[in-house]
Amino acid sequence: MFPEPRLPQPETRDRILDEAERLFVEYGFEGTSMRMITGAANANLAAVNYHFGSKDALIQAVFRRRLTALNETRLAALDQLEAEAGGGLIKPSRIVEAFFGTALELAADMAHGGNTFMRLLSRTYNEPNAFVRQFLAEEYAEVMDRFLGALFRALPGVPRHEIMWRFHYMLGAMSFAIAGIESVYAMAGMSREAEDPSRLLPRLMSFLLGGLRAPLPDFGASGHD
Amino acid sequence: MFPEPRLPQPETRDRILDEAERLFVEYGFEGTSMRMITGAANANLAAVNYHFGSKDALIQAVFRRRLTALNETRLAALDQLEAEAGGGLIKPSRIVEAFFGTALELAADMAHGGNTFMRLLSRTYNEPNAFVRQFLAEEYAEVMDRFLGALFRALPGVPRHEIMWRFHYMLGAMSFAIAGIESVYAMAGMSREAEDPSRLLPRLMSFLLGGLRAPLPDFGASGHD
DNA sequence: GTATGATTCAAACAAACGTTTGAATAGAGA
DNA sequence: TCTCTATTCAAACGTTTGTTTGAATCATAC
Repeated sequence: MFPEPRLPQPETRDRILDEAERLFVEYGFEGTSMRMITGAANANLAAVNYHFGSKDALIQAVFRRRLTALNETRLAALDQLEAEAGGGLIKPSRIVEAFFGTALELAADMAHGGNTFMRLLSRTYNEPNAFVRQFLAEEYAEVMDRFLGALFRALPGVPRHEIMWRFHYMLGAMSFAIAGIESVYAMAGMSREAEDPSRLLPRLMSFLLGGLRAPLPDFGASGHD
Repeated sequence: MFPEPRLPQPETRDRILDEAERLFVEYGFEGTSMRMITGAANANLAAVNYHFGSKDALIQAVFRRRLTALNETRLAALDQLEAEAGGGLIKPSRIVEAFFGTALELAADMAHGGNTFMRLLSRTYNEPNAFVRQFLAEEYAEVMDRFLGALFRALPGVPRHEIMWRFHYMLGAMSFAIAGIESVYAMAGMSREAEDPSRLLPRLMSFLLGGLRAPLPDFGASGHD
């Protein structure tokens, strides 16, 4: 395929990844052209195809660079929870915290691009592009499997359907929390003051746990599941 | 600008709107070309520019066709709530229901494209395209102002910051609820069985209210706002 | 120095994009 | 029948897209 560099590669590859990440957040995948990326990275237009092969491969590389580590951290946190419980019940709030806490920690990192990446990741859950959707589903498969399974075991009386939906809702709330509040609110009341990132986690977490603990919905008469 | 038709226009214009709406959901704005739209609508390539002026104007028309009515319904529901209360306190759950209930009713309409439109609208909250963002913010300005104001009055002890954030989280949960659950879950456990749309509302609502009523977060020492 | 392989570069590629044009068609009013 | 206006149509417009090419440049190994 590509010859592997014998020395710790020049920084071109990383500059491209950084700028692509930043531009993808601002303009989306299709709204960001190769020329915008290579221009911002002070690289030649052909550099992306040389280092990554194609634009799609670059998108994958942007995600893999940080998503793999994030999901490994999540799995490690869950491993520890289960080890501490030693077969006993785990508090659902701990599981939720293991999943969303790690993500929000990364989102709070303004210095090394963690915040930029999490904004990108949050917007991408609902990405229409079929290629990106499938790639993300594969990257998430194991983590989803493990965390949903843990929640099922931690909430033995609750229908799995309901747990999955509520986890899905929590993902949506987190996605919007990270994307920020300026999107639709043209209100004067909402100042543009920089939010303290350390407040993001406790604020979101209390909402998530409130939703998770809410009484199950009453569907009326019927009752399958 | 454009000469107004003297007769109840031929259906071309509406066919274009329908197909554009459907394709925008599936492929996004930039991923949907004029040729895809006019091809699906059995219209000539120039028809979009003739009837709407430009692709951007078509996007606006797709939203305006249904969003205006939705937001008017929301405002009417809030009007009625406030009239019934007659200056007294309104239960926050009623306000939340007035906002999200109307949206989920439209999302439950599978026959006349309401579901398609709500899926599109949900994905568009986080749209990177600057033009679409600003258009949506303007369309939402009044509704946000009214509903947030109502919530402020209904929750006099709660900091406005927190209310806005929780409303934002609720928007995220609704967005994901409407987008569906198949996005990231490659799990075998989640069957593809058609969900009963009537269950969507009570399921989401109990989650939203649980989150809204959750105890306020504890930020530790400091305490501005 | 000379050879070797990795990287950069300017230039060009075909394909797809949104938009415009001017003629053809249709239908209603006089 | 003739006229006028709304709509449709095929064709082309100029840009921009992602990708490819082949030579130039650079750094290391011998």
